Amino acid sequence: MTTPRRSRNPRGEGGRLREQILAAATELLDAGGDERAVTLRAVARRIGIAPPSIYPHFPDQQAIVRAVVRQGFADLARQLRLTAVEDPPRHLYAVCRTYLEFAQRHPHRYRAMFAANPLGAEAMAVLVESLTACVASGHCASEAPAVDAIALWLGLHGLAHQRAVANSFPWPTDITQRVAIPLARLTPAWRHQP
Amino acid sequence: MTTPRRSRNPRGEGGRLREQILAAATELLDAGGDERAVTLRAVARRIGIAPPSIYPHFPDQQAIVRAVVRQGFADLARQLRLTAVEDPPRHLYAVCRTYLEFAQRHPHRYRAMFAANPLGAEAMAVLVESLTACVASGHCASEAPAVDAIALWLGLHGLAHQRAVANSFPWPTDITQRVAIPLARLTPAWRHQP
DNA sequence: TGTACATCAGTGAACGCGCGTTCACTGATGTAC
DNA sequence: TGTACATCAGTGAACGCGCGTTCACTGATGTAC
Repeated sequence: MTTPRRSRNPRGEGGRLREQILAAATELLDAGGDERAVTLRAVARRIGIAPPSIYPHFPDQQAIVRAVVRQGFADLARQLRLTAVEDPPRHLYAVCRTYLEFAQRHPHRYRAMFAANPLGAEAMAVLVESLTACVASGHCASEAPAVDAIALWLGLHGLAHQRAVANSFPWPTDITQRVAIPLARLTPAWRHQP
Repeated sequence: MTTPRRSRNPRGEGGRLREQILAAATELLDAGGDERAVTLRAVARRIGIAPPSIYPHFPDQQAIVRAVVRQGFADLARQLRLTAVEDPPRHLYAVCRTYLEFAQRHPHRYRAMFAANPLGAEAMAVLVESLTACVASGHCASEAPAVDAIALWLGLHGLAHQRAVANSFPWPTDITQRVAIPLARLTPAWRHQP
């Protein structure tokens, strides 16, 4: 119950508080594990402001969670885009691993993101493009990459979601391959590459 | 605000109330869509009893949700077991459809079930056995059915969960096949069966 | 150069709400003697 | 056959809690004249 010390933002930069609110909400979600943990009052407490101070920045509590989720989707898409691997099937596999790593690094955020939304269009586009490149290079048997990308994503999502939710499950060590390779319809030849 | 009419259970059959509580909680979950909707007071209201009347039957609110979830897993396993198809690959595919139908019929219950638990052992056993039969009949290329059953389940779960959560997604019409067939490693021959 | 004023970035107290949980109780029904 | 008693299946009022939201406000900082 120590009095929180926080100097107010300088004039014209009140918008900074918005970022602090978003950051605090993200931390609460990541730590508390539950969307219920992200209450207006908890966010205010964590920053050291009075609860009503949030209203100039967000209309209500749900808007905060929505903003956290939106930022999560943007982060995920950016990370998938960052994958810098030349060889098409390796690129695809690296994208899959990045996706799963994102979910494992932020399990609660991942759960909150997909609690009401499907994968965003930008992230899906990365999968479709990568799969299409695999088809072009002869490593993938897909006749409809846009559709198979959805199937692949569903497999990744099933794994990511269950890991985020029940980490005590005895996952096979090669579960990523078992899910990603068949769904991506990668040809066996790829397995024997270096 | 009409006074609820409910005659008390006859002597020795107070246990009936437990079933009513479970049923009411299930209805609230299915209707309200949210685990938060299953409050002690909401359950009591729906049955027409006083809130404290729940305590002889459940130690707290979470115990009610846990019981609903446990019953959900039992129902799912029973339905998967009921699949009566001879031909192994058709049996496997029918099991997958039954799984997805369960999730579509009770989306909120499905979400609550898998919000903290992986698939139960009984249901998983149905998948493993069916996959093993496919291997034996030469329709499946799996070298480790117990592991591939997990991969198959993850694909089904990814689809079931996303459908339960965001039903506006433009699912390809053949998404079930796109997910189930590659993950089950069914050989293409099956596709040309009648 | 001084000063009145507007604006900005918040504060503090209070509200009503539904919740889980407690406590002492009630009134019908069966049972022992 | 009657009656005192135990048991069962609940009830009703109350508690403290944290929550979202409202309202009128404060005090520093910039700006117009």
